[in-house]
Amino acid sequence: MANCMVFHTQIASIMEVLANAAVAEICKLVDNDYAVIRLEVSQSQKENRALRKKLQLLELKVARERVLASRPSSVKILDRYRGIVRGEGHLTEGHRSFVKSMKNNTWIDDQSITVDEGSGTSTQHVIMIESADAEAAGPGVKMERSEGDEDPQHSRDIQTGAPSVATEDPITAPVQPRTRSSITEVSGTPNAVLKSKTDTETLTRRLLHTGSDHRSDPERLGSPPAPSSEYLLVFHQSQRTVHSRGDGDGDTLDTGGDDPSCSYTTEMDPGNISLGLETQTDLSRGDWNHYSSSVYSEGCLDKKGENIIVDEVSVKVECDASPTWNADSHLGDGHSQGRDFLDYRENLETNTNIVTHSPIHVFRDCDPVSTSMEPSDLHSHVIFDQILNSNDRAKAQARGGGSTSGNSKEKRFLCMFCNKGFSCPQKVEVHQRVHTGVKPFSCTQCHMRFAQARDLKRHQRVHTGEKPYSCPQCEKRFSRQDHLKMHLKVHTGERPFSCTHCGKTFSERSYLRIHQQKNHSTL
DNA sequence: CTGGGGATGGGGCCC
DNA sequence: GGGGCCCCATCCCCA
Repeated sequence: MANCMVFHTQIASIMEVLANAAVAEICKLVDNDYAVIRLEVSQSQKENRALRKKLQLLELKVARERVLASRPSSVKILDRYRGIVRGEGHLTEGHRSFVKSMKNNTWIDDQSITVDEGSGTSTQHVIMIESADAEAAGPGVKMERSEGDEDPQHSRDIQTGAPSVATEDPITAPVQPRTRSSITEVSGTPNAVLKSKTDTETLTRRLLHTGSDHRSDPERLGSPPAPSSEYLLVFHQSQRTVHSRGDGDGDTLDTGGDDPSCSYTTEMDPGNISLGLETQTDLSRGDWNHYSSSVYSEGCLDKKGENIIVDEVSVKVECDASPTWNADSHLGDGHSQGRDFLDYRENLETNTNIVTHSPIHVFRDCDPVSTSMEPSDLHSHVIFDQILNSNDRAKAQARGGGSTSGNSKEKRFLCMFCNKGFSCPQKVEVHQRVHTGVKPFSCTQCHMRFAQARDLKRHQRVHTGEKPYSCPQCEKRFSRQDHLKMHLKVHTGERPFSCTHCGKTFSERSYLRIHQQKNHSTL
């Protein structure tokens, strides 16, 4: 009996041990599962946040498209002006940008934003918004240097030609001198002059405010966009045109660049430029803003790689700027980049049949050549040298290719940057490399890169020493036919280019141009 | 020595 | 892909 009792006691203790062990095991399992669940919940929350951001960005896009559908705008970016300074006296300082609302003071009409910078060492900016009233105001409309000239490299002036009632009261809109940027806002009426140091947000607000006031006139505006949309549009415009990264200290504006759906990276230097598209974005009308902002910007630049994120916009322009320019008077030799944009906007507004070849295709199709990162300033310089080479744009337009209004039937594929028409998408792709700086063709023997395969092929003769074209008169040999043709003028004495001022003749047009610049620059 | 102009070579880009 | 033109930089010559 006693043994039986002992046996039962042992059984009970064993059972207790087993029960404890089972409980411990269960607790362990529960803890593990709980950790897993917590991890999953955390991940889900992250995903939710990311999706929320995406949703917000999509809403922004939609709103922007709505605005674009109702209000055309344009970006005018001027190239270096090397020629004679011809301009209005009050605009003779270095680097100016103009935001000009033309025609009836409404944002429905053309809004051209011109970024015009010069000499590379100074990055002063003037953004001017003018209206017809402002122009009519004459002397009353003046542009004043911003008081933020304590740092001339980051000053921005804004002149707006909006009616005085439309001009935001500086008191009601306190500025936030968060950056060294400064903005001078001058309304179209003589007695409404605003000056303020502000940051880009302030500029955005001011632009918005002006636009809203214009919009508030129902007679001028057929279908006013929603205020939120308005804000978005202006916001982007201001980003694109105002933000400047003079010394790489980054007057950048973060507007949701973390959106993974619309980011790409770019690497640019004089010889190495590639744009690797990470994602695809519909760059139809609405996304033009999106894209152009990124193309002409350096946004969200990291310390090392200058990754450009779409919607992250800060424009650095380094051009030899003409001190004067306005949207209505181009220089004689034509710097029409801005006009290109303007025309593009107008065309988008008026011609719904336009087939625009998205530059995304350019990015997607180009050979993504890995290149080394370059300093951001160099990036900026290069891309704007290439993008803003409006001499070429003007030249292109002079050749009759600028606008396709006349030949859009054959050239249905438009460059979204300059509105130039092409007969097939591939040609648009190649052409748009002019604007994007994409150079898929790299020389294997040097760092040079080219936008066109033919250019690379031609370049490689530099390395091979191949000179297939020989002069029949002097045995000189040339690598290029056009150089031979030019050389032949030495023998023929052909000097088809004559100076209209002194009658001196030259064998090349560039000689004549240089001659006129040196000797007849005041004419 | 200097500036203007010619010659040449290279890149950009349109046709 | 070739032709052609433009622009620019550089070197050189010469007045």
